[in-house]
Parts: sequence; C-alpha cells; structure tokens
Amino acid sequence: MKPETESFFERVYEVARLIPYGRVTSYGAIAKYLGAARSARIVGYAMNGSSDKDVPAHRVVNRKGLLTGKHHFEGTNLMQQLLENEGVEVVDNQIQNLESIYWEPSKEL
DNA sequence: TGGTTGACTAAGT
DNA sequence: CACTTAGCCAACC
Repeated sequence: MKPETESFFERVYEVARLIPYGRVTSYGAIAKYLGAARSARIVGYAMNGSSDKDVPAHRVVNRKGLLTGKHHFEGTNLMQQLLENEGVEVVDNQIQNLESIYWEPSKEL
C-alpha cells in the first residue's frame, strides 16, 4: 500500500472498514486517527463517495451519536435500520447508550 | 490559482 | 436548552 499516493478519502474508507460490528465512531475520531484531528468535515465529505465503496458508513455518526448522514442513504430510515440490525439502539436518529458502543480507532488500534 | 462546498465540532448567544 | 456563529481543511470546479 502507498498511502502517500492515496487521497485522504481513501484513508477514511480504510479506517471506516475497520469499525467492528455493532460499534460506531465519529468523524472526528477517524480524522484524529489519520493525524488530521481538525478535518472531521473532510471525513464526512469523503463519505459522499463511500456509496461505491464497501464502507459501513452507517457506523459513522457525529460526535453526539446523531445520524446526521442518514439523508445520504437510500431510504429515510435505512441507516437506522442497519444499525439496529447490528444491535445498536437508535431512537429519533440518535444512538442510545453511545458510550457503550463507541469505538475510537486511536484507542482500539 | 482561487473560491465554493460540506455526512463536523466547539463555543457563544 | 435550542439555535447561531465561527474555525477548520481537503476535494472539486
């Protein structure tokens, strides 16, 4: 692998794929793991192209556990359904018990 | 080359 | 407690 030739987006996709089943993380956490703690927005922007990738974008939410990116999924509640299918409690687009399932790459890896 | 965009975040009102 | 403002930075046009 040659990350130096890969765009920032590609790095984001790689980290997103590492998110364990039934866990979620935030854009900022991924950015921090990539060494760009202040590039949380770039991570979100990157996920725009995640549709064609095998990236579990539904496991990436904002810092409050809110499904801010659900509008980028097909249905209106697809993102929530995917999460609930993994055992994640989601109510009103917000993840419940977030601290229990929160996954931080810089700590877990 | 330069300006616009955005699935963010923290701080302020 | 809910909304607004401002800083942030890589990709895109």
